[in-house]
Amino acid sequence: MLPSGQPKFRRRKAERPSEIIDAALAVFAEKGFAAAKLDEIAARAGVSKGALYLYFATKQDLFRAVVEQAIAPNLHLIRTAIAAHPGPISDLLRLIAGRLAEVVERLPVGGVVKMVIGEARNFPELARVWHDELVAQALDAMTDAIRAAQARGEVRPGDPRAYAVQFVAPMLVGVIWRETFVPVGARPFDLPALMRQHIETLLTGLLTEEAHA
Amino acid sequence: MLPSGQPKFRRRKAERPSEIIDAALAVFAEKGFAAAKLDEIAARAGVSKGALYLYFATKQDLFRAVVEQAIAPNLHLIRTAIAAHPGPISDLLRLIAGRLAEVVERLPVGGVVKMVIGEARNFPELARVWHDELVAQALDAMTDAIRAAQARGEVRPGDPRAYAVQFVAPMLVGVIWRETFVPVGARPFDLPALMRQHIETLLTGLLTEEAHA
Amino acid sequence: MLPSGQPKFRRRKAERPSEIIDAALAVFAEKGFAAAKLDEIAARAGVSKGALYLYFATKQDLFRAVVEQAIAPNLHLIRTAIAAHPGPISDLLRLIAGRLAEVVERLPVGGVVKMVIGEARNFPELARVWHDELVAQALDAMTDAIRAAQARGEVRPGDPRAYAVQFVAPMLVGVIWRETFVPVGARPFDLPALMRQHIETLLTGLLTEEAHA
Amino acid sequence: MLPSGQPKFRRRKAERPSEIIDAALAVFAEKGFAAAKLDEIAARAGVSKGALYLYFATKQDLFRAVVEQAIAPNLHLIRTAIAAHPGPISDLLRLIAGRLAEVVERLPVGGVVKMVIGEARNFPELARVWHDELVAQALDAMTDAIRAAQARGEVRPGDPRAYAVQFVAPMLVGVIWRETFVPVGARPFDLPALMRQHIETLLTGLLTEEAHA
DNA sequence: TATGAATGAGTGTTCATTCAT
DNA sequence: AATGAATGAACACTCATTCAT
Repeated sequence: MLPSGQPKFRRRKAERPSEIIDAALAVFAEKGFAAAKLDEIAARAGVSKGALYLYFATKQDLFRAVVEQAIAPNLHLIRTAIAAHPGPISDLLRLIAGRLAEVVERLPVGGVVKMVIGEARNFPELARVWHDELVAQALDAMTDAIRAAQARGEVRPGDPRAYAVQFVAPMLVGVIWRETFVPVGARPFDLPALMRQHIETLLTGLLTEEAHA
Repeated sequence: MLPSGQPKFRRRKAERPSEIIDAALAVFAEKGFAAAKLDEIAARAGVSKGALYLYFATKQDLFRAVVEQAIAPNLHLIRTAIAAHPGPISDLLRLIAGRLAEVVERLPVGGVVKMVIGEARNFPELARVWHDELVAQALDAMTDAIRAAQARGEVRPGDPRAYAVQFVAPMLVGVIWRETFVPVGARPFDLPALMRQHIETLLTGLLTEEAHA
Repeated sequence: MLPSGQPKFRRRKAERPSEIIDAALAVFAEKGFAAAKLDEIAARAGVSKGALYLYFATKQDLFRAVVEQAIAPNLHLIRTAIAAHPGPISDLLRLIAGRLAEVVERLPVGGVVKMVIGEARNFPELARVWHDELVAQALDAMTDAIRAAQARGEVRPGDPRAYAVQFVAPMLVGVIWRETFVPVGARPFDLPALMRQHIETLLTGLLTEEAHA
Repeated sequence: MLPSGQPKFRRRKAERPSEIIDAALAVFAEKGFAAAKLDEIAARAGVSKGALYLYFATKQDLFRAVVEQAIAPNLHLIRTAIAAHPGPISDLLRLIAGRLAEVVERLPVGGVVKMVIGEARNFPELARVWHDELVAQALDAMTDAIRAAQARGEVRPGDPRAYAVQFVAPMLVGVIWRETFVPVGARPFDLPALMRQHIETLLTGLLTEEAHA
């Protein structure tokens, strides 16, 4: 309590939107869209409720901004993965698995995943954006890589798109587990370890005899 | 105001609660807890809004009833699966996979899964019930079966709990995909086929040389 | 404070809308649309704020209902006035003037007039409805009657529509005066007397014989 | 951040208040007090919202300034009209009618009238100021002139105050008509012509010689 | 002076819950 | 048991007002 006190206002036009989006992500992820209160988002962002409306016209707009921004960093991940070289498929899968494990430890993926799953019916445009710009692209890229490997004789016959899902599913389930059941006492998974074991299991089953040699 | 009036068929009150729960499941699954309106639930159940309160004290209670009831049929599935152990693990996994695929085609699993994932933070007791009474039991049963198979030399070394997750993950992801992205135009998966391919891939990688013979 | 107390609710579906409209008319007339609070309207109607929404979807809808209902009784007045023509114009004008004076003493015309004038720019549809269904019809009917009287040689040459306005203007101004300045201490007008004098003046002129000479 | 910057022309501060008042008049007249937004007033005045508070302490103060300023030019009109007496009353009335028609074509009288009528209940002091300093004075002056004319035998017996109202009412109604109904498609009145016809009618009467007989 | 980002009390609207019928 | 009109607390959003710059 210095005699001067802190200023009641801070003028920070540039930083505010992302501060608000971060706070909103946290609250939306925790509560879902409808149950999230703007009061709480504002409080967490350290601004007044009215200030939210300087940057986002409605609660829905704010939600859209949150979900759309959450795509950005991941897009990078995909592009690098897509660019991922001609080498043997086993290397590629190990590489991607490692990347995924990292991302998942570092970013609030869980919250975003829950938001998208939970609000897809209420915000179909968002589900569409996520599918078209992120999920489908990632899945297609994986599928292409696997199909190419099949053509090279590295991977056994089978639906390559299904193989791609088999590949990422445990990571996704691990994240959901962490978000859903760990907070109520469930034993957590060591996601990187889970993914390592999964890759090796999958490779053993996925690869042809020659590819193993 | 004729004394007779139309001959109103009143359903027996015994059926009302489950009719309401069914309607509520549909709405909660579609909208999430907070965005679900009692008006809509009542309308779908064919009763007045006030009537809901004859059977459920609050919206939360109704939600609890919905989530808890959704456990019941699945519990049966698990118990039979648990009881199925003696033979080789490959048979067990194929059996369970088939059962899962059936259930998933027949029951509104997707909606329930979304509800549990989406509202876990808002209703921790529900997440706990689901974990303790259903998910953890299923996972433990699977883990035990795999561990036993390892002891018998059928399954390669590795974390059996992780193996269990690897096993079910694609089915779960397939269901989520169906709920989330198919409505906005995504290409659906043939879940039984996905699960069949997954089992075979996994078994090839999971089993020891001897078990393959 | 009888031990039983009054019932908290009253079920009066049929009466409510008009009770609410009456209360709303009072408040809108006094404050204007924007400054009128639904809380106050509800309180004056003896219902809760929420109850308003059982009958009117929005504040604007309620306002529309108020303004539109205010047309109904006046429409009757016009129709009879229109039907009244055959005799000499002087009789017709005296008749209508008497009717107007009555209406203006009995109904909350002033509030309605203020509402329509004050909110015409904010609610053009309402201004249009009022014009098309009430004001223009009345003015046209008067104009026709005067034109017919001119054809019969009863009325001097001149724009009959202007004559019609000259005829009703003092009544309107008198009402506005009553609403606007009397509450702050202005000397009121005796509207019937004003109208009687006006009619006679209009019919015979202001000036004395000598003044004309 | 060059030291020079653009050569900004700053208007002298002395002009600001009246610029703001003009803008405010436009917005208040169009929307009414409550529906008028300071944002819009500031924008029309070409200043920031904050700048309004350098000149007016509150929105109400600004409104007061607007309504009070609107009195000034009219006061002049009255004084000259009052000074105009000696000749025959017919000349006086024709003179004043011409002045009124001019004023009404040139100044935003309509908006002011609407403001005063619409907000009289919300701002009684303003209604009082308008009454005491403008309307009552004008009416009294007219009344006195008419009474004097009666004493001179120029005007028939009757309530001179009522005669005064009869005199100005069509002009007022014409202005209100222009503000209220013309924007939604009503046929406008030619106000000077209306007033000319009105004066002559009032002076000589509506009826023909024969009709009187 | 002047700005405009920031505030927060206030209002329209929603909806879970109650209760007279 | 069943209804649905009515309630009122809660929330999204607005806007007059403030203040750091």
